[in-house]
Amino acid sequence: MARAATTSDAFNAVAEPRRREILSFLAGTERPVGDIVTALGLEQPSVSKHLRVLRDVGLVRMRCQGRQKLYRTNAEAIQPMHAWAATFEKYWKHQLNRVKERAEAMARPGTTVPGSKAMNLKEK
Amino acid sequence: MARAATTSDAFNAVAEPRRREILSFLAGTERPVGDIVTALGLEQPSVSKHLRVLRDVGLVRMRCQGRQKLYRTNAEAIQPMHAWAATFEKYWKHQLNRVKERAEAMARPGTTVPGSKAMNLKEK
DNA sequence: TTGACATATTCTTATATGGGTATGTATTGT
DNA sequence: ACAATACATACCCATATAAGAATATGTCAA
Repeated sequence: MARAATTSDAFNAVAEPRRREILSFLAGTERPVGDIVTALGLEQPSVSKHLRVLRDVGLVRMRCQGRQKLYRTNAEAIQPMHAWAATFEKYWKHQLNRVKERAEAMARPGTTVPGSKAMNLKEK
Repeated sequence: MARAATTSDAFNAVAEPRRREILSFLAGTERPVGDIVTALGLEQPSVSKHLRVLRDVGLVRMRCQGRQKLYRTNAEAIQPMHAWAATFEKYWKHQLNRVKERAEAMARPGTTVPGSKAMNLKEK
């Protein structure tokens, strides 16, 4: 089996750096395709294809205005990714606290730092 | 050019659902490969390969203990994704507020709801 | 050393991708 | 009607998978 389609979900769609750039560029505004082309310096067909993927997973919305199409990001579609990543927030905060505590202990001579030297670090 | 390597960054590594499952399973703990295999019901070589990718991008750490290798997630490597997604937080909150405000206006008869009917909605 | 157990690596293969180029389609201006 | 503009799509191609099977590496135990 090959890799999952880029259109299978937001995670796959956003894996491509250019698509993240497009989303960031469109954040909070609405722009025609041409603006994206000049802003990101990509070929127009390339931008259209990326927009197609983003549209398929609901990360952008499109509206026709005369001969141009206005795109904007649908921020709500990004929320699940944010939520998933937030699941790990407490752990990286733990890690940062450990680093911080150790640094403070280092500055307090005569104190044994847990996890240093030959201590058996089992991480809780 | 083909799709970026899964090992190119956290975004690409995490695009694969199984790898997200592995990270979630390992969140906050440390487990040998065998545990992941039985927990997720995957083939052992498959798990090893996914772990290789996760390790290459720093999403998991490994430690040898006898004949087994203990893996744990390195939550800090997920933080950039969280930060990127957080960039859009204000926008999806805006959207939710708009929905909420409109709902409240509906419950308040005699009030014109912006964006409804023939109003020219330019979304600011 | 031999065997059992725990992981990792190396094939193979079907499939999807992203860039580039060319072309199609709808809309506007003259 | 015709030309120009703004996008979208079609096609080609080099490349990167991910799963499965087979095999290799490494460690412990008798």
